[in-house]
Amino acid sequence: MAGRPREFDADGARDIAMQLFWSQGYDATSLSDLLTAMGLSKSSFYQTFESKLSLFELCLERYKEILVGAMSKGLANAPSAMAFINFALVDVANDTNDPLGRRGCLLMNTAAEFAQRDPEIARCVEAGIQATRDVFLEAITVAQAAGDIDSNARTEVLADYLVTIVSGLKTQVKAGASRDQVANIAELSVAALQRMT
Amino acid sequence: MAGRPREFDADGARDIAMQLFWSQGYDATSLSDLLTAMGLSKSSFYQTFESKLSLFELCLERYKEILVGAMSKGLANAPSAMAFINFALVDVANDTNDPLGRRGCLLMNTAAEFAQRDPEIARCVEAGIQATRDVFLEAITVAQAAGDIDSNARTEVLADYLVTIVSGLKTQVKAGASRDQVANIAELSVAALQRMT
DNA sequence: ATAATATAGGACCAATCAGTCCCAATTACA
DNA sequence: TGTAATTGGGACTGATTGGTCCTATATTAT
Repeated sequence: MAGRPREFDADGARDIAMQLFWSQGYDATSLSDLLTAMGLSKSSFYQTFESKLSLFELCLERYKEILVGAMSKGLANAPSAMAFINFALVDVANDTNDPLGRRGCLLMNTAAEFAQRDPEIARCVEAGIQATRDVFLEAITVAQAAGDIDSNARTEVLADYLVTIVSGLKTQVKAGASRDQVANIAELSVAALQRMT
Repeated sequence: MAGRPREFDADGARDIAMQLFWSQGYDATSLSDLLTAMGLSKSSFYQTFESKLSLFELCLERYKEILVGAMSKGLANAPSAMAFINFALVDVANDTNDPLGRRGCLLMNTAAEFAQRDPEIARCVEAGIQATRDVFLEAITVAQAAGDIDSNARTEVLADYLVTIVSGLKTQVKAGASRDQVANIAELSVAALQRMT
């Protein structure tokens, strides 16, 4: 029935593309860049991924999957929900170490570069952010139950607040903020969270 | 001595370019877009602005000037420093109304799109963010003196916190957050500020 | 053997990009 | 009347863009 099987790992190739898009953005990543990095001929590329744009959508989905997966796992393994929240924010300071960290978040980058032009992409970005928000939402719920955060505070708004902080911190990193600066802001934001009513 | 005088307003043309760059980003704004919007021939454009990139730098400087000017004026005219801070954050919710508001902040957009590639641009963006931070710094100092914010809190970190919040809020707006969402986060962030030590 | 698919590579496409150069006409000052 | 500068417009450049098509070869299952 079937012919010659695919010789390369499509998921692996997609992940390489994701890294490129993440580092350079969609427009700034040329087809030629992609082919070189993925190690594919034009034939294989178009046969498997259809177009640059549809590959990008795959990458966005994959990024979301990885990000939300890591967050969920982090929450599950953390000593407490509050510890997870604290880590999620303070850990952004580590992004200042290497250029790879300075890339920011693919979802936010895409929102900035792209979301206005393409409704399909916008929808995907929105869903991704929503998904990360949901992890924070659960963390806050647990932290409230544990007494680390005031139970009277509106859980949804707190979750949005955390997304805002993380996104703001990532932007600061991109804009050149120092490690200490980012760490201080993160710690202050967490401390504030514990005083909210 | 001199020849034929320039017929167009160079500053006005630059401001039009700034709006375009702001809406579309640097790469996505073609020379053709610029010429049409600015109403210039290629001759006049290159004679006056040298290149697309140097025009962009002019636009960044101008944007910074307008932004910092508006903030300083807002602080000076506000009933209190705390009122200014509150307005600066809550007002971001108004950006959700029209597509023009959804453009975010040119400095942050540039940091996301560009800062990694061009050190000259990166320097300019950094200086711009620093300048807005300085306005917040002064506002916080005054608010601390007025007793609206705890005097024991580290003023610099609080200023960085405000920059982070605003930048995060703007990103949320770009990513599709609703007016109420943004307003709620802003109010919560301000409330947090008043509880910090 | 045959059908079906994948492979690499290259030719080719129309469009776009930023930028340069030249032109003839225009408008100022000396 | 120089001369100096700006004007719009078009020709043109070399490079790059994403994408299609074709060829020849290779690999699988039936």
